[in-house]
Amino acid sequence: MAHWLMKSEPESYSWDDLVRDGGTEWDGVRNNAARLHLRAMKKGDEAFLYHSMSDKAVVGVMRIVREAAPDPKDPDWVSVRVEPVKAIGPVTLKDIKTEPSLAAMELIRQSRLSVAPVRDDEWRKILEMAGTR
DNA sequence: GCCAACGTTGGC
DNA sequence: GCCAACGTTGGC
Repeated sequence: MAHWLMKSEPESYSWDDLVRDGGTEWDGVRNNAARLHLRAMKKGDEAFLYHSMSDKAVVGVMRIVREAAPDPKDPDWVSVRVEPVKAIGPVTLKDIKTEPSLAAMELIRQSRLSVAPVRDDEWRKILEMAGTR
C-alpha cells in the first residue's frame, strides 16, 4: 500500500470538516505534478492530512476510498474520494524539519506541492512521532 | 507582510 | 524555443 500527504488550508477545509462530512471529494487540485500523484493512488491507500499555512502540521490519517475520476468542476483534472481514519499528532512542520530522517520528504523538498508521496519509512516515523505526544 | 519557489503566459 | 513578466502558494 502506498502512502501520501495531502494539503489543505484549515480555513478552507479542515480535519474537523472531513470528520463532520464523513468523507469528501478531494477536488480542486490544479497542478500537474499533483495530478500525477492523484492518478497513482489506489483504493485503500492512506494519506496524511496536512494543515498548511496557519497550522503547518500533520493532523490526521485519511483513506483513499475511490481512485481518480474526472474532477466534477473541471474534467481536465482529477479528484479522488477520501474518508477520515483517525486524528493523529499534530506533528508540526517544525517537528518534521528537526527530524533528520525526514529531511528528504517531498513536503520539505517541494513545499508548494499539494499532493505528495510519502515513503514507508517516513510514514512510520511520523506515526511514531504522533504517538509520543 | 515579505519573499522564495514554482508554474504559466505571451512576446519575440 | 527561449525567457521575462506575472500570478500563486506557502513558509517565515
